[in-house]
Amino acid sequence: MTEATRRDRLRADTEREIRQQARALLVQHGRDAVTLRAIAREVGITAPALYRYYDSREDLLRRLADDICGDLAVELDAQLVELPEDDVNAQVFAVCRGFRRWALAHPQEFALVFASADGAAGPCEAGDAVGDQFGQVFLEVAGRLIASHPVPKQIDDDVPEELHADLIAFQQVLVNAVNHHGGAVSAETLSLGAIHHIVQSWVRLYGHVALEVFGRFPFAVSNPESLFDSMLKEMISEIGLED
Amino acid sequence: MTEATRRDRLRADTEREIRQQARALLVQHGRDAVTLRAIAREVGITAPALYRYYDSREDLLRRLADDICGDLAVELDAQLVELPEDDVNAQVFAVCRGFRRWALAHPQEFALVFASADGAAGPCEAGDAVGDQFGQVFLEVAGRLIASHPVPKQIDDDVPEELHADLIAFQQVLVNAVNHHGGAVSAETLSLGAIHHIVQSWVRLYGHVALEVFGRFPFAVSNPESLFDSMLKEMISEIGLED
DNA sequence: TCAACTCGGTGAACACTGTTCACCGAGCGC
DNA sequence: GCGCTCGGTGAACAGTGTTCACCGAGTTGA
Repeated sequence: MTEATRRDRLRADTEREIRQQARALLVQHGRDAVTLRAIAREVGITAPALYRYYDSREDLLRRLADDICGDLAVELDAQLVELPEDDVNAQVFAVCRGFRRWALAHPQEFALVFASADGAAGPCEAGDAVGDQFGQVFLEVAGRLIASHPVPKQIDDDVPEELHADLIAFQQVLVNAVNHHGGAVSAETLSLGAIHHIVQSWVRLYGHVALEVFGRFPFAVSNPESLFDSMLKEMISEIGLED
Repeated sequence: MTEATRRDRLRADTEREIRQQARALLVQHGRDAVTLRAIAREVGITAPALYRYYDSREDLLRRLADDICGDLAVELDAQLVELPEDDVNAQVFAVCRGFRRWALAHPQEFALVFASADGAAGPCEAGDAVGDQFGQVFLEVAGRLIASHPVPKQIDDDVPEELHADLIAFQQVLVNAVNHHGGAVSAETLSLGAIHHIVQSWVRLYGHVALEVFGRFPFAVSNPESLFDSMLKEMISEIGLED
């Protein structure tokens, strides 16, 4: 089965350990501490050897960010499968709360993935700019939410013309995300107004989490969880989900 | 008048030029390019001399961030004074649009000030965590908005009990900010529900701007300005400002 | 006025960084 | 078994933040 040669296995092992140690350094001492020599020291090799695996430190950090996205997706997915399939409300809460909890527990990783200006997988790669795997989980829940809870057509009127093209593109992304995970939604069930609401929800979710992680609220928030939950409640009720 | 000794003036000049050159390096080549030797080279001195002005590179960057906040505040203020005093709606638009425009034009500075995980002036310094001066402008407009447009008491009910203490504290900050700039508001006119809305607005404003600067929208936004404006419109109408 | 002192600036040094290079030797395909 | 691939090495280079002893101009007090 493992048709890989011995050398291939060793290489895979080493690569895994490199990322693992790099991750540990990031978590414990921040981005600047993720230094080639430090990684090499932990792995038990020398710094130049790392260039057999990555083009540069920047390349290593980029792939590390992908790993982090993947793990976040796995974590959120794990919380998701324990919930009743049809309780979309609970699913939304779980993903949003899980995202916040993860960000607060891993601020360095959050900063690397969601607040790096280098535009690694930036706006150029249109599809799912935030790193494949995490995007999938998030999009899937969002898509399922709307599919299972068709919103009144009326709110489509609020969506300005100039956004229609973009939102239709995003609509397709959502449909693909849901279908990819076994669901079955057609584009028609996802009204433009609803999609607009999803985007707005991402703005608010991200905004709150980033502000909390970076400590940039305009006053001392002694109870951020309440603030977050009240925002979530408002978000969800705006979409018209509370039944 | 200038009671300062000759040496003091020279020192002030040098310090100004240090920050100026550091700023130029940040803008043109990013945070990592703001290196002590590079700054020193531009200024015409040697790197160790910088330690006569700053404790460390980190200290320099922190004060640079303060400068940036100040300049942003000045810029927003300049746009503000050209507007009719009583047109709060236009003022809100101006500040929000100005903030976005500034962030897009100065992504490196935005990242340094609003997305650094080091928590420089972080949650510890309660009052105005985001750097004195910019906070002032933002808070002032926000406070004036609410003061001039008292919102119905009813929405207070939506604010969960656990947040009351925090919001009351923020209420005081807002009142101070407005009064500091010549306005006159009492705490009573600023209902808790309204304050909650202000916080939510900051979450959305920051969320959109950061997502756009960092390219972390879940799809390619070809017309981000429209998206931003539609969010602004929704935000403002929620507060009940559109007359 | 002159000595004493403060303080901005210097060059050398230290330990570190990312990165490149020639080289070596084990694993591999033929 | 020959030759090649490829992971790993140590040395080297330019550059980093930071510390240190030192110097000399500016300031201050007697």
